[in-house]
Amino acid sequence: MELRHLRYFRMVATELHFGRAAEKLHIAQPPLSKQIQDLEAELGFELFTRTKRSVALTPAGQVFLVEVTQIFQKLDRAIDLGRKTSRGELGKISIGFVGSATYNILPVILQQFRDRYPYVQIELHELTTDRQLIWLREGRIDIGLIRPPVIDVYLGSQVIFQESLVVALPTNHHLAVLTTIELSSLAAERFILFPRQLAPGLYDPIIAICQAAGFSPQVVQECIQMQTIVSLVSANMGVSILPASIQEAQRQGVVYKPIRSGSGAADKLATMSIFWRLSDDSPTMNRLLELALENREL
Amino acid sequence: MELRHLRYFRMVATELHFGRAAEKLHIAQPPLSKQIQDLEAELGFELFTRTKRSVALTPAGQVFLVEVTQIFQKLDRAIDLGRKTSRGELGKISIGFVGSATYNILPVILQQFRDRYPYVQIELHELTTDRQLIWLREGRIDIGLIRPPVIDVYLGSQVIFQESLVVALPTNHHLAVLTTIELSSLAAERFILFPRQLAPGLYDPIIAICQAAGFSPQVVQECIQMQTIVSLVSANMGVSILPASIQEAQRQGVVYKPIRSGSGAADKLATMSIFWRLSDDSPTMNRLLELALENREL
DNA sequence: TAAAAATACTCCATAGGTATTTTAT
DNA sequence: ATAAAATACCTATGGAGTATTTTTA
Repeated sequence: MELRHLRYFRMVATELHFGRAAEKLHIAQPPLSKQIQDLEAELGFELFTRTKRSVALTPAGQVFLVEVTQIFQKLDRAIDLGRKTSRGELGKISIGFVGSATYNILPVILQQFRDRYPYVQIELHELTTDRQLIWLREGRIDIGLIRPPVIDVYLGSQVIFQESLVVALPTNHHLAVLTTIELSSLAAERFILFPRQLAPGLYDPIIAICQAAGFSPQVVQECIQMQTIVSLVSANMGVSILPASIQEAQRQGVVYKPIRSGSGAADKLATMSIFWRLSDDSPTMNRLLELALENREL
Repeated sequence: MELRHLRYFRMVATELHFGRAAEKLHIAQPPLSKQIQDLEAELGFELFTRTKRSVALTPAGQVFLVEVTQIFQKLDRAIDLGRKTSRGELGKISIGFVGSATYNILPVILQQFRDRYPYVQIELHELTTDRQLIWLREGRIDIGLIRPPVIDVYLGSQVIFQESLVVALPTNHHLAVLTTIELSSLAAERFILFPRQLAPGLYDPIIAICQAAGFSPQVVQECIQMQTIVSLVSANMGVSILPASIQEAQRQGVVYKPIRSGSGAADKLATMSIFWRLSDDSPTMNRLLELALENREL
């Protein structure tokens, strides 16, 4: 049995006239009669009662017609679903991100992706840099938002966001009255930072600009969450250096101050990159990647 | 697109190897490659990612595979439904019957039909003789259980049940002590019968045997329902002559007595026939007809 | 008698086969 | 070097066309 048989059957069933049906199918009447006969022989039951002068569906033919119609609808749907999936308009994507991405690039990308591809299911995982790399390789996530540098030959990456660093001070700190902070003036301060291994891409530049300003920061506390660092600063436990986008989440007891330009060159040092498997060419991943690159802020 | 393409696609999708898939399909590898290429061209999207050494489904291919598998399941089901319908194992049948059929042949037929064809939907309509004939012609019922004679060239009929007539008497009637009743002894009684036009096939034989016994019954009351006649007899309103199967529904205050053989020849006078449209050759109707004829009681 | 489906046959498009090439491991 | 898909080309099955017959309303 082939779809041809079913297409012909449907036409004869709607026309109830072999001649007209053949005409609409752009074939001659005898081959149509033959094909219907072949179909009936294969099915093992009669589809039509022919009386040389009139054609009618048998009860079995009526039942079969309903089913066949649904089959063609289902086939159309299958083609449409496949086409949409191939264009990345349908499917699933898993995105990993470091916590600090929630203050800048991530909301922008998610909003736009949802608008453009409303039928793609998005799965979000807040993960540390090292976990993201593992999950990416294992295929548990398709996209990672990580602060470089990262070296992995199986992964592709592109910088999508760069921002300056700012100093976070308790409101009552003696430097809080200034509009910009000279980095060297923080030499004697107690610092609250991330553990280096969880976010080397953010930790290392901070240490580097301090070194350039002539001191090594004294780290008194390490916190996994950026919000916790802010809390501790507000509690007068020390000061911190954070990406500028942390200012999106204002908090009582803390003020953020730009670092005086030139003092250690703190401009655009906090970098966010998008990572993906080079072997992955799935449409949804490619659509998200395209969108992320369109929204680059460097 | 033909089912061939979909069958081939399914095999390649499960084997993920053109050579092995071709082998299982009993065709050579090159034509298989060609057919899949043709399918992809028609669909407008890639089903597989081939790297000369390995074959994998694209996301679109995965989605399409799920749908195609369901299509084949639906096709199998369509064939099965058609086959069952052609055998009369599936479908619908509408049966009309006169009230008096509920005491004899109808329960037997329904029971057996339900057992044999459990998936056929049965629709029952208690209708008078004339309404059944109209509904039969209009196709609102497929089978009628009617007491003949009926003349209609578009309908076929077969006698399926014949029974004797009995006399229904109030328990305190002076003839109720006898085991059989001589019909002529009822000449002076008040009779309760059906209206003739609603059941001529039952009314006319009753009048006929009374005439043969030498009298014309005095009808004092006409009732549409047989149960109502029995009620009135029990209430001493008169006597009646009814089909023997009324005894199935025993009732206080009424006794049934056979008519003395030879006295007007009352044997097997109440006849039930099955009627159908001659133009109807639907499998369910034929199955029910077969079954009714198997259960003939003459 | 005419309309419509079925038969009988003929032809050619294309599914499928064979031989070979290409390419990635 | 080898396995596996693609390409090139050939063969033949069967789908479709034409002419004709059969049937019944």
